[in-house]
Amino acid sequence: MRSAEFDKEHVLRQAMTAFMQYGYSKASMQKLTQATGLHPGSIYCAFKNKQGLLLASVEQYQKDKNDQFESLVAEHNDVKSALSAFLKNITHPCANNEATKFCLLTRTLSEVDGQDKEVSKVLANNLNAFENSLANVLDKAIDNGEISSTPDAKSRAQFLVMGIYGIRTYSSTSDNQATLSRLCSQLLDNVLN
Amino acid sequence: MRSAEFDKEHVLRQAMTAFMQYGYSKASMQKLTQATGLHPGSIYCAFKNKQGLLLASVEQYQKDKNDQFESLVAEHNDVKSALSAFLKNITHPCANNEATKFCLLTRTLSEVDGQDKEVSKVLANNLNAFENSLANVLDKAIDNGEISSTPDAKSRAQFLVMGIYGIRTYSSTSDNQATLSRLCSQLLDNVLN
DNA sequence: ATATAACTTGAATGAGCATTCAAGAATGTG
DNA sequence: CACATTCTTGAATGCTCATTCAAGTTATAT
Repeated sequence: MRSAEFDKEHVLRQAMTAFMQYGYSKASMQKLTQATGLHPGSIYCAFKNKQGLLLASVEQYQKDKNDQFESLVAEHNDVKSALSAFLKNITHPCANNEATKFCLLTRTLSEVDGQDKEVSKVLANNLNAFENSLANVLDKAIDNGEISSTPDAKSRAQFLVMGIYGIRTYSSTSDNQATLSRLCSQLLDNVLN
Repeated sequence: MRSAEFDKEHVLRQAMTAFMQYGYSKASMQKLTQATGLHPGSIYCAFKNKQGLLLASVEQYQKDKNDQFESLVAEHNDVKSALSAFLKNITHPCANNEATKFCLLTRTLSEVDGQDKEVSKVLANNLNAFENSLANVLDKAIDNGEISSTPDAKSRAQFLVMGIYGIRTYSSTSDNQATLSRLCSQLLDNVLN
């Protein structure tokens, strides 16, 4: 036996950045080989094809984002400040027009929706799973008495997710920092009241 | 002189549907020739290239959407019911998974953002122009006394637009009619309070 | 040390793409 | 009716793309 020479997590993080930056179809295999440092053959051996590399990248992305979110929640005492920090983490790259300003899940979903049912399904599942994480945190806040039990955590989470999607799209039309901040706090007020 | 044989508006509406359905890059010239009934040469003669056809389609799209919105406002006595009907018009194709569920402007922007600056600019300008139309309507509601003057019309319009973007993306992850309706009314409540 | 299995390499392949253009058809004018 | 102008046609062009694969390279076990 001989083990692969590359660090899978590292490769997937490079690949996900390329997918976020260029979009799925515009992230050509040439760009992906440059980004990952892997040759085409190695990518096809390890991930079967370009779609396989995407799916593996999505899995890593979801894991990374979940870890980030968990530690953000752990760092803050109340849900309001945790979510506020979370929203700031999202808008900061948007306002500064960084390569990571795009969400890998929504950007790819917007691209393949209505065409690649399999990938669409995976992406929607991942997004729904994150909505559930948000709902869990909101549920704890309800138990704590930090927020009221109506609307319920699920409805609140849905509205929050909708707002996040909206803010991300909005930032593509205007990267005005102040506007994005105001949208965030108005959103958060609405979710937590 | 000999005039062109095709109806430009009709052709543009067919083209915009193809762009909405497949996305800009996946709407191949082959698909566009089928959709429009025009031969490649005619498209290149009339619109210079594929990007030209997109830009012309975007112009037509904006015009059509504006006309629809104006008549919707004219049909309703108060802003609340006008905007409610407007949101219903948006979510209906989403919940029924129709080809027109996508917004040509946001879908294309998500695709070309960070790559084609020229097209991005045009799309962002069109989206901002529509936000202004919404702000104008809200301003009239403030003058009428239907809603309060704080927050101002512009802030309200921004939040509304953010919500529309969000609902559209949300519908790609779940086409549950009830959820989309609830998101719409919660959004509208927040915009008009 | 040698064999063998596994990984790496990157040029080659063929499909699909946007775009062009020269030949043909139709229109309006004198 | 004939000419000039403009529009239409669709095959041809050259490019980029995802994918393959046979040759080369390395690690491990005996």
